[in-house]
Amino acid sequence: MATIKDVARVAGVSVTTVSRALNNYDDVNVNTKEHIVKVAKELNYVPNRAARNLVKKENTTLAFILSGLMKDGGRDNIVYRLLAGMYAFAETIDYDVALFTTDSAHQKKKSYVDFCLEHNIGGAVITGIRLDDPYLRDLFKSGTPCVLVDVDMDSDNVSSISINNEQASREAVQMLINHNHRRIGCIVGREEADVTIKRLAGYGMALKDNQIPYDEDIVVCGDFLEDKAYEAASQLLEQDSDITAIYCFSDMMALGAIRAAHDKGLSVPEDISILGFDDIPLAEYLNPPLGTVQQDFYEMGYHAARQLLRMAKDESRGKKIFIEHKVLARGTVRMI
Amino acid sequence: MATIKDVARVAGVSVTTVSRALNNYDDVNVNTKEHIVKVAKELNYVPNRAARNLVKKENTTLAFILSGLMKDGGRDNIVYRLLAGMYAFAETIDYDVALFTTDSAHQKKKSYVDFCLEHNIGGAVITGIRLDDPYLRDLFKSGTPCVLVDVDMDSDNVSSISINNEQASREAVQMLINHNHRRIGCIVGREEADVTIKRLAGYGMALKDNQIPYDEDIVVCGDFLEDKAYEAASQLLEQDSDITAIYCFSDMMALGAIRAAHDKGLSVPEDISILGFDDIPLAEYLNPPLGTVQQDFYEMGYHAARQLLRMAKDESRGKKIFIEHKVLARGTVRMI
DNA sequence: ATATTTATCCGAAACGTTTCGGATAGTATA
DNA sequence: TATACTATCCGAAACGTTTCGGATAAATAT
Repeated sequence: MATIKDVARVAGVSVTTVSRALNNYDDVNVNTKEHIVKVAKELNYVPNRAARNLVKKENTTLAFILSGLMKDGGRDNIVYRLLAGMYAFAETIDYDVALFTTDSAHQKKKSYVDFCLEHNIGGAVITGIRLDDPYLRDLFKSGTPCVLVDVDMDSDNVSSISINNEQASREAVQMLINHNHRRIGCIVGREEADVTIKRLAGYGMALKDNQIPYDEDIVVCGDFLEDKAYEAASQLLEQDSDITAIYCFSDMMALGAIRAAHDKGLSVPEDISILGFDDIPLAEYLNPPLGTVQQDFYEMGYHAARQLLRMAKDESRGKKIFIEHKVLARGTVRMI
Repeated sequence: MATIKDVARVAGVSVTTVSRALNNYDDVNVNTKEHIVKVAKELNYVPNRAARNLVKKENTTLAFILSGLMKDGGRDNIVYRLLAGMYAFAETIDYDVALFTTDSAHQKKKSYVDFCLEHNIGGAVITGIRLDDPYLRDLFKSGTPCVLVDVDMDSDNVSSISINNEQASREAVQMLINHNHRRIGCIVGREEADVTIKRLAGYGMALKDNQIPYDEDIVVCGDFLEDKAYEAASQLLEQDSDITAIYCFSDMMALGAIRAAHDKGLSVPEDISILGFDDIPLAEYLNPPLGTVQQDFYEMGYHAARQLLRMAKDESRGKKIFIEHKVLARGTVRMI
């Protein structure tokens, strides 16, 4: 493993000059530079990142902090797409991305704050962490640039990224109303989740836009879980036969709702329309394909990483970033 | 950001003693140790990983090298599960895992060999890389412990991990035969892929086991791509009306085959049985649920990482590791 | 009493970079 | 000719750890 010293020795120059040549400083003669580059190539020299990161203050690693990789078995693909997008950006600037999950089975000694300090992290994309998590404030205070996914918040060194959930939800429900649905059941996500609040607000606004009264009896909680949504939908279909559509705050919950409908002998969309949220890969393969609100998580990850870099370079302070969404009726939403 | 020097100063001992205390060496008095630990906690001290990795030879980072994160949009979830498993193991020993993809759109200057050198990688799990990739030999030669996913190979410092593809394929086809299928179309993956060769061998063996002649006319290539498989299946259904089942070497291809059947006005499994491979999350949500060969990619990732560590510690040399599989008929395979 | 072990600590070097503050020699300016 | 500038190079310190090879003093063995 060739080091910079080896290159210097073989090239007959100082370590300093090698470093400056390889980092494109302009105070090294073009001929010596060429020579150094040639020698470096011959020796298969690649600079050691640990050493580099040690001496430079700004580190070239971004953290992706999340609650757990295997939550839901990753079936919804959301975390994956966030990661892919984040990595795609990091790659363009030769940064690394380091994963950190908080929900390890074996009680973890380290918090993600320690993780960031230990790795001298340049910035962190955070998802699936509760806003009241005690460590979160510590992380914010540490000055590490942060981007929160799907949680509304902006202070000086923390940004947030998401679609405009309120608006998207409003459009989604309006779409159902345009299909002549009037009594629309709603299965919401975890109560405290920011997106739940936003989407519920959008649901309410769309109803109001169309002079449809809000009925809390047909708004139930599914906790973003398929099985919980199955229960919720079963209850909904049981108690209220006027419901013609069920709007779920996630596709995974929509899957539960569809199963509930089938188990009640109802067919989708003939007897009941179902609308999901997220557009997970599964959605379009379902038969009929699942109507949903499409979110581009890859894009979110990409822009989250980009924002991190900007904040690290002081080119931007914390801000809210919105990504485009799209309402798709597909096959599970029917005109009545 | 407190360093070890700060701790030493505050605790009134030398840097050496702090280091040895915190790393549980036994030549430091229990009282001083307690004191040091207390001071370290007070100062929120966490050791800097770059510095540590710099001085220790064995590095605490494992690489996950793959062709691309967004190939197929990651719909099949395979890469994700491998990563999750790998991370799960790495986490238990406080290792990091670093991603590296080879298919970046913008021509990448760095090879994964350089990546490993640069990061002083302790070992690499490799998937989706062609065995004839020129860099691969360089990586092997570099002495970095490697585990190849789904590629049969073992030399001294490279292991491989997979299910027993030949055996699994044989069982899968036997299952179809047990369902009284005799003329079984086969859509294989990329020709050079090791798993294609293995699964095709298994297909042949099962036929032979049951005195069914092998007919190359009903074995076509789908390149592991849904659309390519759609074409292949269409052709198969067109040219040979005796086929009662189509066996695909991946679930994504099975999706294409199902679509082809539907477009031909055939229903699954009444008119044609379809069997996939992998058990992607989608499979069980399909209607009817897709018969397939289940592979536990999470487990693969986990054991791959574990093997990496063993090789790094010289507790094991390169070897072949097999993971359990399971043949699932589910709804798309019908008894005739 | 002397010699040897043991428990506990520390100084300094090393890991592989980057970078600050010059140093040198040649060139242009006054 | 003396001065200032420019281009090119380099020595040494610094980043935050770990670890080798002692050093000291107390305890034990001879």
